Amino acid sequence: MGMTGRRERRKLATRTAVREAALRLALRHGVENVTVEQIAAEADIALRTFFNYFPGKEEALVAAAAAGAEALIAEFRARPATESVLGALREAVLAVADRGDATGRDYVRALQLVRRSPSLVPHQLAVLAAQERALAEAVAERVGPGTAGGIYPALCAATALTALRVVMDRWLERATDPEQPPPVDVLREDVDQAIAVLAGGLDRP
Amino acid sequence: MGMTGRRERRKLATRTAVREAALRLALRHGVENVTVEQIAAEADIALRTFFNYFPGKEEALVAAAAAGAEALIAEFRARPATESVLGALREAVLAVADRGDATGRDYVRALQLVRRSPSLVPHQLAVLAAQERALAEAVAERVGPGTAGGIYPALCAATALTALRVVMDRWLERATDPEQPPPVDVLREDVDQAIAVLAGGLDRP
DNA sequence: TGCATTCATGCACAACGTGCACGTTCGTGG
DNA sequence: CCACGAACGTGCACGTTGTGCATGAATGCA
Repeated sequence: MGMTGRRERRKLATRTAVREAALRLALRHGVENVTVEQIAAEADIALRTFFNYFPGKEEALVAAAAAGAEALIAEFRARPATESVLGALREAVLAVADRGDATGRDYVRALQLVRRSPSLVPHQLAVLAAQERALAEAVAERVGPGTAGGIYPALCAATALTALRVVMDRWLERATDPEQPPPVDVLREDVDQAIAVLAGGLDRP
Repeated sequence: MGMTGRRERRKLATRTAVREAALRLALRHGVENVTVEQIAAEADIALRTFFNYFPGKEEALVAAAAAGAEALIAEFRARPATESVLGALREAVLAVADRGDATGRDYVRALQLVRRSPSLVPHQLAVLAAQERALAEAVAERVGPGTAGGIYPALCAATALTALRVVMDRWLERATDPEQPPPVDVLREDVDQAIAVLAGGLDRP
């Protein structure tokens, strides 16, 4: 399956090269002013080859966000079973946002790019929707098989990721310098506040 | 502003004609096998004119869903202030789904179409994101100005619409006949269950 | 080394989307 | 009533997007 041949490594390298090239060009010139041909040239591949890796420009741009979301779910799965669902989610979020990893940095950069270009919002949300199923599965495993056919896993995964999106959006909105994101402490505060609302009951008289 | 001249009426009529033509053709031949040219022909307008009404094929298709979402928010605003936030939302959902209106029927039809064609998901979610802001504003008005800058209105609107999406998805999944949606009673049951989870607290040990 | 698979690329083509110009229709004030 | 300006529908040209097909090269395997 995940064999580490030369081919697999080259493919993965090309894929990340395309992703980074797209992100770099979009941040410099704006999403609308970048063509697929430019991205292909920056990544040093043929125009036709680009479409072997991504269905379109937007997908390449939100690929970084997708990688971040996958990392988030992996962290969530790794949390001990003693933590509650929302508690584990809290730690997973902060762990991904905190690490100075290249994945984490490009994750935040991609989210900033999406914020500034509304045409990317749909694709960003599509990525989130795709991750909902994976998170729902992880939640079902965590709370036990009793809730397999129930609505809770899907509902919890969907609402939690949505809440996370709202929180991240507010977090990036606070940025004074559009280049640098606000400190992680602010994010922790908002995450805790949102989780408190969800855990305490969403309804209001 | 909303003057009812002949021009305005003709524009609106053409717009709905295009929307219905697109929905009809997509339901019959599949989304991927329908071109903008065919839609324009079905609606009896020039190809160029189509783009004066919609930016693309997908937007025309999800326009029905957008109309349904707007109707939902209008119903929510019309609910008496004595009801709680989630309670008012429950009544609004059932009111829209229940009425045999052409708007309601095309709403459900459009959602079914989106379910079967993943390429529409991003555009459907874009519509949802646009309605989030409107619903957040309505929620802020309902719970009072005290929570204006807080996270609650945005969080509540986003999670509520997401939960509604999950519920509607499960509802349409239950359809034995892919043409006819399940009865509204089943929807009511799922809506109540989802609202109970959100109101009682989302966390689980 | 020989063979099959996979990949990158070029080419052709359909479809998408937009700017521009032109004629027509509608609303409005004289 | 009618003349004028604004909005609209349409055709045309052009750049961009995305895909199917053929081909040669690189790769992994026996």
